[in-house]
Amino acid sequence: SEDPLMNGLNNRYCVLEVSILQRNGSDAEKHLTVTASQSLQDTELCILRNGWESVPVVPGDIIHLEGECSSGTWIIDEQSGYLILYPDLLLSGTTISKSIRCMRRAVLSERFKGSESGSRQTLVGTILHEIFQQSVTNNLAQEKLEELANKIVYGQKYLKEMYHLNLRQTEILREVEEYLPSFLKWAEDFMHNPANQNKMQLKLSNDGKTEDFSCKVEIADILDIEENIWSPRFGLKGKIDVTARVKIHRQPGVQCRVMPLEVKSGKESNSIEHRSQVILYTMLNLERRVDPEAGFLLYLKTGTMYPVSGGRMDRRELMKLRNHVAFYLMHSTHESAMGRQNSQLAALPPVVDDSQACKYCSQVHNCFLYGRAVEQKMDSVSFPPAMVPIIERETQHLKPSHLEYFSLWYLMLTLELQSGEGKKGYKNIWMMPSLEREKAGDCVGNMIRVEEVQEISEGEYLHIFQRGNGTIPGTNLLVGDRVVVSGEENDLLGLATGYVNEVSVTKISCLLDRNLSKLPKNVIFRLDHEEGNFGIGVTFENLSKLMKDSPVSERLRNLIIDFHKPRFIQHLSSVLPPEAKETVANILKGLNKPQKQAMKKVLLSKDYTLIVGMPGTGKTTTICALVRILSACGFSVLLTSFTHTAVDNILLKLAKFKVGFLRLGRAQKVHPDIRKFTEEEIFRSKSIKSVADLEKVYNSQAVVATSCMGVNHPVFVQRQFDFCIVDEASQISQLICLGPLFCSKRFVLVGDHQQLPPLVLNAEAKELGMSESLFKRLEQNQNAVVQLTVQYRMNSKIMSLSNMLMYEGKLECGSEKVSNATVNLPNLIKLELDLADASKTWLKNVLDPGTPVCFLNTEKAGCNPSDIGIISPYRHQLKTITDLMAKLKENRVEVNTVDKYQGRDKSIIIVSFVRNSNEENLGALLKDWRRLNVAITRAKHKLIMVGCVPSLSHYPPLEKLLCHLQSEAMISFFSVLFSGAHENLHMCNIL
DNA sequence: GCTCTGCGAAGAGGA
Repeated sequence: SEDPLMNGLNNRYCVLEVSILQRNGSDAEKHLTVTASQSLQDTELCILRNGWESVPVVPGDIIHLEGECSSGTWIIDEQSGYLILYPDLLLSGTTISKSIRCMRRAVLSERFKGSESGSRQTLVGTILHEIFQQSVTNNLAQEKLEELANKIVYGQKYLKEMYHLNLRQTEILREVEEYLPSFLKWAEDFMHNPANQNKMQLKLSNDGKTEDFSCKVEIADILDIEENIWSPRFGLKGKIDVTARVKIHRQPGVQCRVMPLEVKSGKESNSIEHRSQVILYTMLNLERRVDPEAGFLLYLKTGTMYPVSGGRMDRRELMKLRNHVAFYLMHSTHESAMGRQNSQLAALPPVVDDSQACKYCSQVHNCFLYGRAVEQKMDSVSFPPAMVPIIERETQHLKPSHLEYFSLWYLMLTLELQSGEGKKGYKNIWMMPSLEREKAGDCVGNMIRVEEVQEISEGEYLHIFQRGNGTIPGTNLLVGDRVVVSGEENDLLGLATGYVNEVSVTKISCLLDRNLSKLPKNVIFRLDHEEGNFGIGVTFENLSKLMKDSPVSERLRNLIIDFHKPRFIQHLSSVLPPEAKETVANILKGLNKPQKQAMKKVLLSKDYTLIVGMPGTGKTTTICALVRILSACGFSVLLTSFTHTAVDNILLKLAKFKVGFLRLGRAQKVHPDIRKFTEEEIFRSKSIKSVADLEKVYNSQAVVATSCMGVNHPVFVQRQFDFCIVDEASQISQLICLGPLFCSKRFVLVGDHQQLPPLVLNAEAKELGMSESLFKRLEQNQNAVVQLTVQYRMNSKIMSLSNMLMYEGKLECGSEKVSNATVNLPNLIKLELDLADASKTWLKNVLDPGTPVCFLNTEKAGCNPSDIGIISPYRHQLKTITDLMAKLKENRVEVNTVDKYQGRDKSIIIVSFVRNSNEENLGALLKDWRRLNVAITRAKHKLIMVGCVPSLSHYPPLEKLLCHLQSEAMISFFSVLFSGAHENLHMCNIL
C-alpha cells in the first residue's frame, strides 16, 4: 500500500484535471479529477457549483476538501462543502479581511511586510489592547485599571516604538486614559451586571437547526488572550484578542459557549472587514474546540459590543476570497511561451478604480511600481482609465533602467522565494509526525514541560521542556535558533514561537512569546525549527525602497543601477581636521602600503570605495584602522556585515583600541565579550525609563554595528551616518547589502569576488544574475577600487597556488618571515623513528615541514578519503570525518565546510576533495573557481590536499591547479597512495 | 545535486 497525501481532517488532494461544464439553463459547473494517492491513481471526482466554480484551480494544485463524499464524488455547493486551495499556505485573518476592499493590496502586503510603518494610532491601539486584555483577565477595578495603564505606558515594552514614532509617554497616557471609563462600562455591562444590558440578536444552532434569537450575554471567564491558532484545514492563521467562556441568557435557560472576542480601539464602524475578521476567528476556533458559530466585536472607545454570527454563506464567501488571494500568491510567476527555464512575472489582482482609496493605502507605492514596471507591458492587463495618469505620475521619477532593474530583481526574488518554500516551509510541522522529522534534526518531539514558567521580561517567558523518555536525539536546534512550539496533537499547532535558550542532553529551554502554563499538565509538545525565508522579505523591502521618490534612493539608483562614476575629492586636508592629524598618522604607521592607500581613498570618497581584500591581507585590521581613523576625524560610522560573527570579529579588535560603539542585534547571537555593548545589556545595567533615556543610549556612540538585516531598527529611522562599512560584501546578496546603505552618506564595501558569492537556491534566478553581489557589480568602476595585496597568512609556496589560479601574481608576502614560515611539529622526531620502514615514507614526506604543499593522489589506493581531513566541500564528508575523529578521541581539530571556512585560517589545512568516480555528472560545488580559491588559501604553513587526480581533472579549476602542481614540481609526493596507507595514520595523534 | 545565514509575529488604525 502506498502513502496517501494526507488523511482525515487535513486531507490533501492533488488536482489532475479541470473541466468546465455548461448546462442548459443552469450555472456552470467545474469538475475536478482529484487523487489522494502519491502515485496519482485512485481518482475521485469533485463537483463545484453555485459559485464555487469560480475558484481558480488548475491541474497540479493541492487542495483540501470539506463536506460529503459519496461513492467517490465530492459535491461542493451552496448547502455544503468547502474547497481550500493550497491549504498549507496559511493566510491571516487580517490579510483576508483586507482583501475585501482591495485584493491587490492584500497580496502586496504579503510580499512587502515592512511597508506599513506604524503610526500614533496603531501604537495607541496596541497599548490599549494590552491594557484591556490584562484588565479583564485580572478583573480590575477603577484605581487598579489606572495603575495598570500607567505601568504599561511607562514600561519598557513600547519605548522603542515610541522612539521610532517620536512620541512621548505623557501624550500616549493622556490618550489612553480617555478610554478607561468605557472599559469599566463594558465590564459592568457584560461581566458584572449582564441583566442590565440591552438584548442582542444571536444566530446559533440548537439540536441540529439554526435559531435566530434575542438574548443577553455574559462574559463568564477569560480563557486566553492573544491565542495563536493555525488551521491547515481552512488554510488560515491568526491571533485571537480574547477567548472567552460566554453565558447566553435567553428563555428558557442559559447556554454556555467558548467564543472569540475581537477588540477594536478605532472608530466604531461595525464594518464588513471587522465582522469578517470575527467570522474567520470562529473558524480558527474550530481547530481547538466546538464550533462557536458566533463571536463578538468590541469597540473600546464606547464599550459597545456587537454580536457577529457567521453563517455558512459568510464563511463560504470568505473561503472563496482566501482561495483567490492564495491563488495570486502561489501564481506569482508563470512559464513563458518561450519554453521551460524561462519564467515571467504574473499579473497581480487588478488595480481598483478608486483613487480615493489609494490615497490612504500603505502599498500604493509598490502597487503602482509593479503596474508600471511589470504589468504595463502585458497585453492581458489594463488599468482603470482614471488610474493611468495617477500611476504615471507616481512613477515618473523612475527611468526605464530603474524599471528594468525592478522587474528583473522582482522576478529573481520571486523565483528564489518559490525554491525556499518548496524546500522549507511550515507545512512539515503539521504534515510530518515529529518522529519522522526528528531524523532530519529539525524537530524534537515527545517533550513535556517541567518546572515553573519564568517571565524574563514583558512578553518573554522561559519554558523548560524535557524529553518524555530520556535523552534528546541528535538535533540541529542550536541556542538562539527560532522555534515553533506545538502540541503533538494536531489541534495544538503553533501554540507559541520563540528562541532556543539552552540545549542539554535531556532538556531544552526556550524563551517564548506566550505563557503555556495554563495548558493541561499532560500536553506533549514538539519543538520545530522555524525555517521562515525571512531574508527574501528584506530583499523585497529594499528593492521597493530603492525605487522611492526620495533623495537617498535617487542617489543609490544613480550609483547602483546607472553606474554613475563615484566621485572623489582632491585633497585630504579638507576632510582631515587638524586636531586629528596626529592620531591618524599614528594609526597609519601600523599599516602597509596598500592598506594606507585604502584609508586615503575612503577619506577622499564622496560616494563609495571598494576594498578588495585578497586572502590573508588583513581585512579585519584594515577595517578596524578605518573605523578608528574615521571616528578620530569626527565621522559617524555604521559597521555591518551579513553575519554576526563577522561583525563581532571587527568589534573584538576595535574594543582593544578603546573605540566606543553600540552593538545592535539579539544578544544571544552576539559574541560574549561584545554583549555588554548590546541594547539588551545596556537596558539591564542602566535604568531606561523614558524615551529620552532611550534616545540617549541610541545617540551615545558615533559607531554603531549590526548585521545587514538588523538595519530595520528604529535607530536608523532617526540617525544618518557619514560612512557605512560593509564587510564580507562579496558574499552578500545585492539587495541585502543595500539595506544599510540607505542610512549613510557614503559607503565602503570590503570583499573579494574571487571568493564565494552569495548563496542562491533557485537555478533560474542564479542564471539571471541573482548571485551577483553589489561588490561585484560596482567593481567595474575601477577608480573606486583599492586592492589589498600584501598578505600575512600563507607562506610563499601556498600563496603561489592562488596567485596562479586567481590573482595574476598580484599577491605578495608581507615579510620574509611570512614567506618562509613552516609548520612547527616538535614531536615529529619521535614519530620519524616509527616511520622508518618503507611503507610509511609517504607519511614522512607529507609531514615534512619543508613541504608546504602536497597533493595525495588516492586514485588506486581505495583509501577512503574520509580517513583524513579538515575541510571539504561536502557536509556528509565532514560528518564521516567527525565521527572518525571522535573514535580517535580527537576533538581539537576543527572540521568544517569550505564555505564556512571563508574568512578564517589555520596553520595546517587538509582539504578532502572527496570525488572519486568517473561518473559523468560532476557535482556543481567543485566547478566553482571561487570555492577552490577559498579552500587553498586557508592554510598558513601547510596545505595537504587529498583526492583522486583523474576524477578531479574533469573539473576545470582543479585541472588547472593539478597541472600547476605538476609543472612546478611542488608536489613532494605525487605518486599514488597505496592501499591501506591510512592504517598508518593513527600515529599522527602525537602531533 | 547536496554549499545555508539572516529575522518576531498578525494586527495595531485610517477611509
